[in-house]
Amino acid sequence: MAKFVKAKNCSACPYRSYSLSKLKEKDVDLIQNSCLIVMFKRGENICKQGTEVTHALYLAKGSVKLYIEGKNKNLILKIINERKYIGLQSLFGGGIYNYTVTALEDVQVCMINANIILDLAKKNAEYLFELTKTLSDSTNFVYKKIFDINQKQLRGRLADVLLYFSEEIYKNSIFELKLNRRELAEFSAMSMENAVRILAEYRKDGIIELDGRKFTIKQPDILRKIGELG
Amino acid sequence: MAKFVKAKNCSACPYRSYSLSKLKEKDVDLIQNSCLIVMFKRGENICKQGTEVTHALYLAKGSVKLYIEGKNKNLILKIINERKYIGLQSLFGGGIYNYTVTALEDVQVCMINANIILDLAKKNAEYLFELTKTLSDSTNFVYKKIFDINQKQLRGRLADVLLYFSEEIYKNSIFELKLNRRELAEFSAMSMENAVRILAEYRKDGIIELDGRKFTIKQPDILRKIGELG
DNA sequence: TTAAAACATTGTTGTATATCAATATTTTAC
DNA sequence: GTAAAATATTGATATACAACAATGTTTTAA
Repeated sequence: MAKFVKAKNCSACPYRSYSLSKLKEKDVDLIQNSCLIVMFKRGENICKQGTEVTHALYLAKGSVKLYIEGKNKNLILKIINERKYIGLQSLFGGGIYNYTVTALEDVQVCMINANIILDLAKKNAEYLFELTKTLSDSTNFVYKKIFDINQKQLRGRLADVLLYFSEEIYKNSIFELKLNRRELAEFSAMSMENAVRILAEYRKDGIIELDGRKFTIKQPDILRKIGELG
Repeated sequence: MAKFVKAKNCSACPYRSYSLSKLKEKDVDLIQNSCLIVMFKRGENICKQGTEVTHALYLAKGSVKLYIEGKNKNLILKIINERKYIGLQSLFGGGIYNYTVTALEDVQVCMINANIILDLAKKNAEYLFELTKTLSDSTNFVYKKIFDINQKQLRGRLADVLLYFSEEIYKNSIFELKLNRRELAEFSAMSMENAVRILAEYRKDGIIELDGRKFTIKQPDILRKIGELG
């Protein structure tokens, strides 16, 4: 298991959640007292599909993938970046994770006893409202994903994913992807071979440049067109 | 547009939401004063993909389909039954519907000004907690759906859908489906022709009996096996 | 009551995509 | 620094599925 330390000063933490601003000092202390900061290395599981939800998981630092494990292939639903809660719908919903979350690099995760967060949420509407907003946004994102999978074909899906990384995640036309080819494929809902093949097509057509995991988006408008056409 | 009447007595309404029990009387009155009960006929849209969220939508009576509209085909994500909110993630999230909701039969929908619900939610944690729970359950359901679409093939998906209707919705091995063949296909993420074909297979194999929209599940265990194998 | 429209069914064909296979390249570990 | 393992790439093959087409059946409407 990964290393961990006790949280010392959540209020002053540079990675603290915005939602903490909605809590009174004593409630932040309540969280802090229960909070363990756990360090995970790339590839380590932060939570596992099929297991019980015992803690609220807050990603303080780093990025992780949230994916559904299947028999032969996985489907990455989203990449979660620092200063975001992981899997609020499992905390408020079922009680069993129906997905696995794995570190894409070395990350710090704050683990807080689930009941402490749930109790605070039941008492503090402003705090819960913040959490519900992010939960809703996340649900909307997944709806969009489902749409893409169902309506678009390979080229359109991959184009969308590349634009997503460039514009939403790295906010740069040049970026060093944290995913390997298999993960990029699992995020685009296709086989790894086809992801590689289509990347090669885009490179030959001068739409992107490639150097391992370093991507350069040369013609975002063409990608956008491909994504729109499906 | 559909007929509507003003709400008269939400507290005593047989179709009232459980979440109302978390509100004070004056807050129920607030909702009631803003609430219009709108009657939709089968096929009428209750909300439309791409439009702005102006009201909270509560399905008092009847059942509706929530689906993503694509260029050529639609994907029904879920069937919502009476006494459930419709699309809370749009209320708390984006502000634009990224799906359309259409009546499957004659339905009654309570429309309440979005800000009234949002303001109540910001002030009343217990109330919001109820809403967040149902929102989370709904998100989990959609996650399961995405998994099915991505991992299973036609026969497995249709088997799952038939079991879902039998066991979750109608709670009976005999049921009269509210969906036509096209809608059944759109809920199972396949073409209408293939849905019909596979139904015929299942009928020939004695797994189900069919008479128009009247379904009889003869061998649920076989369906379960097919669903598990994919 | 009949025409028209919507819905349902079955067979055929084409294609997008996964899978298999072989090889190349990079990373890891001792 | 080399072997081994993981990752990436490219080509060939197989197939699940959508799309097309033709016909039958039920519902709607005048």
